[in-house]
Amino acid sequence: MTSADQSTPTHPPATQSPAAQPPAKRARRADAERNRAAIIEAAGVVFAERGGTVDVREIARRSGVGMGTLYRHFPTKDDLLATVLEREFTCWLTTAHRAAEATEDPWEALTGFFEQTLTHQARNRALVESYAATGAPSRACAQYRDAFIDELRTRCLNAGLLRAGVTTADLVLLSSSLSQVVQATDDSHPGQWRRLLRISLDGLRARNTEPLPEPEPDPEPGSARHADAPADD
Amino acid sequence: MTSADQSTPTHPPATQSPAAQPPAKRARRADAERNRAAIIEAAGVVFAERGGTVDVREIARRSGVGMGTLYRHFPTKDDLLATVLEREFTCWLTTAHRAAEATEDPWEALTGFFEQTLTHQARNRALVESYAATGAPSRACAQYRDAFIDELRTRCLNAGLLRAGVTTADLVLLSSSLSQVVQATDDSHPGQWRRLLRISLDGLRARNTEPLPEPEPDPEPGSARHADAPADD
Amino acid sequence: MTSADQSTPTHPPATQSPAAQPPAKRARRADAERNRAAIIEAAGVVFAERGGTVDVREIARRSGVGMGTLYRHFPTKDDLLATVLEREFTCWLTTAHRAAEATEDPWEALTGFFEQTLTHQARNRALVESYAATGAPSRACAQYRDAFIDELRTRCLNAGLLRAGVTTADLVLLSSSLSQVVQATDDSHPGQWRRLLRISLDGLRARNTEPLPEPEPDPEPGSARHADAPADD
Amino acid sequence: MTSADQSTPTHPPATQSPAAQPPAKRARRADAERNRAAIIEAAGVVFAERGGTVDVREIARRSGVGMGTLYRHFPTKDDLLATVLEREFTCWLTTAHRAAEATEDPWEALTGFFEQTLTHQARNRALVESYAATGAPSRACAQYRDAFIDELRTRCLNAGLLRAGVTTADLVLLSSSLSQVVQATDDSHPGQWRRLLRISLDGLRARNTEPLPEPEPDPEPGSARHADAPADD
DNA sequence: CATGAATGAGGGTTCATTCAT
DNA sequence: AATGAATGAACCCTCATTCAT
Repeated sequence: MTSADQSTPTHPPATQSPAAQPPAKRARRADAERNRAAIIEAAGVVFAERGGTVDVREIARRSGVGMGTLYRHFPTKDDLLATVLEREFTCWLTTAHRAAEATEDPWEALTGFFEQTLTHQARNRALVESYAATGAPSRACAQYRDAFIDELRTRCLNAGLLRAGVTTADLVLLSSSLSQVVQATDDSHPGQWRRLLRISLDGLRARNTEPLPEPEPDPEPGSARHADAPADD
Repeated sequence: MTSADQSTPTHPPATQSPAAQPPAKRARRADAERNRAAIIEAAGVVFAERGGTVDVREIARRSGVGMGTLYRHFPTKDDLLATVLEREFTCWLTTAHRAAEATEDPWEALTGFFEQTLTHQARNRALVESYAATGAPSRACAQYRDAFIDELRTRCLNAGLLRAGVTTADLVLLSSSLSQVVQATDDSHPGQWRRLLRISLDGLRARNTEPLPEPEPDPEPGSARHADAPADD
Repeated sequence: MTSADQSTPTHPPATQSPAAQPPAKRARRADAERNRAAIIEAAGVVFAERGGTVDVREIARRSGVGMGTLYRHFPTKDDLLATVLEREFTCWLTTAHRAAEATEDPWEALTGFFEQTLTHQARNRALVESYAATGAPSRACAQYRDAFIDELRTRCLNAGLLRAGVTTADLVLLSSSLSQVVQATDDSHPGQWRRLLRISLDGLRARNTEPLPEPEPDPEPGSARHADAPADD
Repeated sequence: MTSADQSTPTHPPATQSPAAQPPAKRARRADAERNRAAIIEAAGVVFAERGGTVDVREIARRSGVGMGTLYRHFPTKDDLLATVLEREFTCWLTTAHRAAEATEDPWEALTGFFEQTLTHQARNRALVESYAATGAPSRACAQYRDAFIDELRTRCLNAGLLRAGVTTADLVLLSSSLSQVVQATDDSHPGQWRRLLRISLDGLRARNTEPLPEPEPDPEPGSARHADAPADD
């Protein structure tokens, strides 16, 4: 990363305004908000279980609301999916971020991040689909994640623990790739992914001094589908 | 078991009588076989390009056969997909196997396997989907692959190049994981997966002496979805 | 099953004689064509009765075909509607054209055209909707109609029967306008439109010598929604 | 008149007492009346712009009231539409009536009526739709209009300017017919309808002495959808 | 009474699979 | 055996109307 802008990770948008609620205007709002929450909750479960292709009716049914209500809150199935994913993504990142900041040892923070990610996101089909398709549910999410991972990377690098030349993009890719492995195998071979994680992390250690292959220049810089590394060294 | 006919698809028909058809039965057979081949060929291309969700019509169109013919040969879209994948999987494994046997250096054989896999197979959307979903198109394929990879593993191990405790399943998982990375990123960031491959391979080197986490016992031994490690030490 | 090769080949191959089997290719085609005709027929009735907004399912039901069949023949409801309208429009125009050519007296040809149009097209809701919306079901239809009407116009003009300055567009507009009147009133007041027709036609007679108001120039020449007059006088 | 409360409570309460509402009933009433007016106003605009098929939400939005309020005042979308149309119809007729009474020349009064109608009302999509569909928004409206038009007709007739045998119904139909023409063409060919109007009016002049076709007797006297001519000779 | 969230019956369209020719 | 037309259950989404607050 260029030394100029040591961007602190963008904080996730405040999900709800926890301020006091004037009853007059909020009376209905509370009910609607409950419905909205129910939809997101149900959609989260259903999308996680069955992926992004589930019937919208299934979500409506599980939410306990009608189709119209669902479409009032989310004008499109994709909007709902995006909202759910962004939420879960952000929630997870926030947690991970806090955990990392609470961890003294840089390497432990890095491994802890992977551990938590893979433990937490493993079963979410839609989330992993989103990883595979676009790298993250949204550009903002990707940026938040990249900033956070870059933080972890820098800490490890400064502590002389991380292999030289490892980019943020490498770490992002690694986490997304392992997520898919967890998704695919944790039912039949629970925990086996931990071995792969260990192997990869050991490959990331500073004792590996061989230079990594230079990435070729991107063919279409505008259509980047995965998080770009912040152009470091 | 999904595979109905265990008969190897590598059967070369070699019908040398194109001129006269006294044996009408043979003629039909040859025609049918040609259709079947055309379907598999077209399906291979289409599935690779667009994944397992393409419209069956597209396959029929590109095969030059009607829907009925397609469904005569493959009672289900999934059957066709399985057949195609099995074929491509087998073909790829055979090539990789030969290449590995022709390579002296065990480590080079291992890395060559990964290189070849990721270069040639990872662009096949349906194949990667299958890899992610079930580990292999069929049990037989999985066994073939496991045996081959175990061979590579053993060679490296005997040569003292491979990290102690690395199982065949670990390597299988790694290849599947990297395949997905290639699939997801090679368009936008061509070649970047090579960095991840290098990192992982370095984590597999014998100089990494930390023990890998023991895999937990499988929860449901009957529903194994990914290749089991051949119970190595 | 591949073991089905016991089946007796009922036909000799004979795929090289294209002359002998006209029905081979047409056999299915005839059936499909019958279905297509049934769909057009049913759609014609339903669109005429209830306008262009009817449920596609209703058309499928009345055609005696499934939804898929309908959509195989017409990729869109609008395509079906357009086809039906174009057909009816053309059919009507052809008939009117012939009738006009068979009529000696130019004025009688003109009035006959209006009579026939209004008698024939009166009840067709979709057709009249199309008049109101775009002037004609398609550009080609409009051109055909304009050419035909221009013929009538010229004949009357040359015979000194038509008011000076009357354009083709005037006549087109008149017919479309009267169509809507018929549509709206013929149920409750059958035949009353004939009085209006007579009045309008009398206003078209050559004895009316007052000049007609000049049309303002079109605001957007590209977005003409109604047939342009062929730039006469 | 079907309109229930013709007596508009012109009470200007101007509720300036936000703290206490002693005249709760009056205040409510005034508020409700204001809402009702806002709805009618907004609906008028929206229906005119987009026709009778607009989403009710759009009307509620532009009225600044909620759906519930809208449906409290008008139990059905059609009720609202009818109310709006009746209002606009009446308003237009009143204006036209006054203008006609202020015009000395009978023929000028007649043509002025058409001019005004087509210039001002024909842009109202819902109004023209209603004109085409049922002749008028309500029986009462139709009667008012018929009476007015009959007045015009009689004046012209008495002055020897109007063609013999022209009925009120003929004139009504003519105005409806031309309204649709304006609606359909004035965007693309502004003013062209004036030519058609002139033609029709010339056909109405007394110099046309040919008798008009006798109207057939109504088939269903109970279901008359268009204004009957007031049994004029 | 006002509000606007909730409802759910359709509406247009797709596609894996079957069936008549 | 081959063909491709036919099938119809789903799918995503809209909107007139109702109802809890």
